Amino acid sequence: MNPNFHFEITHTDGKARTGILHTPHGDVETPIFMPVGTQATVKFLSPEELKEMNAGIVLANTYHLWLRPGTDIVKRAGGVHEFMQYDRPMLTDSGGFQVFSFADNRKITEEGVHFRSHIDGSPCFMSPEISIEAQNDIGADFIMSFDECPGYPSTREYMEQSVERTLRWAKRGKDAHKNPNQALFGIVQGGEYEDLRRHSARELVKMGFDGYSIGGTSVGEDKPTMYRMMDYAVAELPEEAVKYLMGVGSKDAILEGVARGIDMFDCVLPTRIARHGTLMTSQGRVNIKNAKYADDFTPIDPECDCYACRHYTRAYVHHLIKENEGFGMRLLSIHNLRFLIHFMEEIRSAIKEDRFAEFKAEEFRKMERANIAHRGF
RNA sequence: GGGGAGGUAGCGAAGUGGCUAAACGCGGCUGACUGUAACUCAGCUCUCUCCGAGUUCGGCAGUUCGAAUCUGCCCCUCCCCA
Repeated sequence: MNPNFHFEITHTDGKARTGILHTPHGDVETPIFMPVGTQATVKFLSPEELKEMNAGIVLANTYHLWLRPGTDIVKRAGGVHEFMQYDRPMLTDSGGFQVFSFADNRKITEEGVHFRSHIDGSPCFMSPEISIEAQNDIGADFIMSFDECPGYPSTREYMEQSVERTLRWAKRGKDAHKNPNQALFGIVQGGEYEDLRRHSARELVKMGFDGYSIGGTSVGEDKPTMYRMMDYAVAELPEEAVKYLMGVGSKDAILEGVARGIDMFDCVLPTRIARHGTLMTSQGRVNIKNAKYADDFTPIDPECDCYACRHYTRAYVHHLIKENEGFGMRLLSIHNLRFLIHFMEEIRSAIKEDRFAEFKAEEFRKMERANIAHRGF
């Protein structure tokens, strides 16, 4: 186990729990939602803005930084924290998800993945060792095993061999990991197959990681299936281990995750839909581009305390987004992230007060009323 | 006054006898987005009693089986020279 990293569970309420992640860049409370900053920046936002919204861990992506500017540059800059001037904890994804999203032009072998750069089409090769070494150079507090994230649905035969390969890759990555200041997570795969999920989790636990991620969710499956995937994985993971549900950022899935003992969530959803003009609000989803907001001089979300809601009207943001102004994307990104971060604060309070089940039920009722229950955000 | 160019759907702009309600772009409207190839993508955008029909391509009158496309006249715009 890593001496520079410690997960402390502070309170439990059923399977839901609050905790503190102690890292070389300070402590953060869990359950936590982590904004995604793929290219060492949360698109349109400054580190100051992230801090003001009470962001904790921020993600960056190994694949992207490896291609540009090159992980050697990040290393020479003094690591990603110094490079992007964010002094709170960070996490890098391994590039495994890109293996999934580049499905059209990649070739998976035992050694690793051959694919073409999305920038210039040049041939690239990523392996567990290369990914871990790159992540060591980037220097985030949390790093991920290089995994394959199969799409949904995948045949059982495919998933069986994929899970085995990802387990072998996890072992190779663990052996390659050299930086004691970085917590390395194993990633549970296995699709919707219970025995494969359980097997994947069990084998990772045997290898012993600093934390465990649940991958292969939100890749096309329906919600009940996603929740079953969580159930299968969590069933084989130690109670005390920190658990991370990768790529999930809708309210319903976060609530279901927390209810199962998940501690960490990340998602591009709030920032992406913000750039595209959609707001998550206490009243449900708002597409600010709609003509009806052109003369709506009320706050973005009357119940929100974010910078955008404190200062600007829907009419103004409507105008900015219609005009494709960066400031509009920034304001909406600030709002959506703060909305989810605040949501996590409420979840933590509910857990600490032993009323998470009621909180969760009420949140689902609210989603029903806002007519977003079918989507979850 | 002389010479030249041109008027196509909200705007710009293709089309120069049938396959054209009319390419494409913009604008407009709506939707999507879950470990970010995503300031992206998709649909709709003449009218209606809208799974079928009706009116269109400056105007009017013609030629033709058939015209936004050809002919005549008229109206309007822009450019150059006086």
